[in-house]
Amino acid sequence: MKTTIYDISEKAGVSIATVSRVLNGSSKVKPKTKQKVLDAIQEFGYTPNAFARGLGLNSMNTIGLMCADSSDLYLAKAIYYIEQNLRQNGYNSILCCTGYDLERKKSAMDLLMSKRVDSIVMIGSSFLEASDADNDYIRHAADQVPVMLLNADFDYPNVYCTLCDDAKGMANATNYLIQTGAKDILYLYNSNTYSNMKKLTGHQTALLQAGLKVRDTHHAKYPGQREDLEAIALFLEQFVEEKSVTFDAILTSDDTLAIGAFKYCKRKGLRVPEDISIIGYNNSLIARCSEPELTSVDSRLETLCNQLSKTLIHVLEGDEMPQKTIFSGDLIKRQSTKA
Amino acid sequence: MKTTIYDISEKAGVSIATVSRVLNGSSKVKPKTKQKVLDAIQEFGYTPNAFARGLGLNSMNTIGLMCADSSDLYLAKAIYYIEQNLRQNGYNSILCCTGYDLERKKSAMDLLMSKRVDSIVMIGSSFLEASDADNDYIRHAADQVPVMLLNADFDYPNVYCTLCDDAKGMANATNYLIQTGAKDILYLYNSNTYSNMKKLTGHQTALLQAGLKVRDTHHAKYPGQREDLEAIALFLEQFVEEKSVTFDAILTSDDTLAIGAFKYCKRKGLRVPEDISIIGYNNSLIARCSEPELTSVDSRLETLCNQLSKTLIHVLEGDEMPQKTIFSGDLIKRQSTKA
DNA sequence: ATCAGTATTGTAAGTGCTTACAAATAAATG
DNA sequence: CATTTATTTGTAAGCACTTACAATACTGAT
Repeated sequence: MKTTIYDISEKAGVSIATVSRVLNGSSKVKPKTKQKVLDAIQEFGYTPNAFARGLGLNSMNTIGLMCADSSDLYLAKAIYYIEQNLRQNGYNSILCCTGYDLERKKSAMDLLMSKRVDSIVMIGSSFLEASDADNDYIRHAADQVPVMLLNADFDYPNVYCTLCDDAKGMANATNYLIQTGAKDILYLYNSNTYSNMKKLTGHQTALLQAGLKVRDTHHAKYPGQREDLEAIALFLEQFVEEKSVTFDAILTSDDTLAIGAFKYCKRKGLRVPEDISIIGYNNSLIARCSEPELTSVDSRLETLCNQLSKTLIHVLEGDEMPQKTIFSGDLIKRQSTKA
Repeated sequence: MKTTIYDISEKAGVSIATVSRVLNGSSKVKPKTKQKVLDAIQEFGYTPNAFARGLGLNSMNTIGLMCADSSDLYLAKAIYYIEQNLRQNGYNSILCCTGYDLERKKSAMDLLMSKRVDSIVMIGSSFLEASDADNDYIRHAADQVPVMLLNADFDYPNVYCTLCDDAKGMANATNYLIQTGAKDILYLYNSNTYSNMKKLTGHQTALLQAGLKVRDTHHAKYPGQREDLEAIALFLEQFVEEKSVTFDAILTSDDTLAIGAFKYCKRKGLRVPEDISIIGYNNSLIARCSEPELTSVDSRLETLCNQLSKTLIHVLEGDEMPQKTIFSGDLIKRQSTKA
């Protein structure tokens, strides 16, 4: 049997209340008795039981983190930043990976709520379902604890959103392509998450504002795995052939897609950026791995995560905070676009 | 106040024991009463309190995951695979990021032990300290629950290691370079983790077996951030100049370092692979992003993680399992090396 | 030494759940 | 229909802590 507070109290010759007091460090304990208790704890290698603790305190300063896929470059970074911020403020994190399936999201939420987390942080826009009724699980959570959304926009009391204005980010990228001489931009994206929809809108708005047409033939939705670069290139090849589109630039909703586009160009003997300009999104590590390096929209993830964490800490401390904080993305110009 | 099992029992007109029974689904409850209880649960939106549950059951089927940096490409993948495996077997995971500092590792361990996890999984070789006494915290944990190490080798009862034979992997890479004509290999690594030491040993052994010399001038230890590709290139430039080394191949302990080496070559006008062959390690996504694509040692992470998870599940079920499982890495040949 | 006042400790009642055991109810048997 | 047996339910004692409140031990001043 594991050692408990009773073993310690017996060994130290004090009551369990006193042991609990030195454990919590709250109320005053005479230095001498404190030392006796600490010695006993040391000797037994005692670790307090968080279950019992949580029961008594009804909170353990822990935050539930939900994310679809912790191995996604972008999400992994976000987890890292947020976890770090929270820990530095005395909160522990529990991470649940949910995949992209509603049932798994719900069950992860249940799990976290059962662990009586002080808040839920939902990392990534994939948590918002197209059918609004399906978002009830978020509302249900928000009825009990503050819910923080990263890169998603959701109106409900006690839900706080921190996001990058992806529409504007993508509009900037589009404008930059147009400025540097592009006439026909092929837009490549891969899923209908909330932020991908925003990006698409931003792109189209920019096209219209520049007096260009929005053409279905120039929107390619890649259905496969994002990390399968060859498959992306292959998909593009088929798409281009099938629709017989011509274009002088490729704009993508994600850096990996852009790298896939590189592979396509290479295969077709197209030079980047002389023949085709390419812009990615997220400015992740891989944007600096390609040759030429990839121009990309930086969605300022670290800033977003820091802000989200700060907001959360304040909310937990009872401060009034804005429910929506929006940053705008930076276009990082590299060599995959013309000067 | 949150709703409890008492509220449900009252609403459904049964005792709390019955509510607990339908919650656990274990013993038989008459369908009719079961339905009444479920209705009450539904109506109140009740979520059982995991603290109380854990106290009663003294376990909640959760596994503690420790990793230094969840945003590291390689570690993030490992977390993903392991979490998935465990969840599919009915275990939840709690992730703690520890950084590379001993005190943080210890406190993460304490946290997990206080949460009474059923096992600790330590992801990555950075958990083994050079001074053996510093590994006592691992022994202490192993005295209470099984401890699983990924990519590290540690002898102690109740500690199970699943690893890739990095020495052999690096030896293969070295041999391949030699076979394809390399005479002077520059070895670039960045930290003294356990597996990095193994890799270095493997490289040196292979050199000696091929009748080549092991030269200090050809071991470069990059001290900076691994993701700062420019800094890697700069470091190499200075290193080469300072030691005035000549070489026709670069072998690195990690893909990002290899990409840094690409940048260096580009800057110096050296062609890959005509002038310089480059081999990375881990075969991560970025190995396929560079141009030419990077030859890399695949440490078979997914296999390792699956095996680790399987071993863990069996151990938890009381089966006898081998304490050490070793795989060997595959060299994935791409275009950064000569044919 | 006595007493008020304060610092320190102990007692005992929660906290929300599980489960052994007892009690009650239902089903089966002669 | 009375018994026996099986099924379903309830009672109450944990589980390992926290903390309000009561009790005790000190402190210095009289």
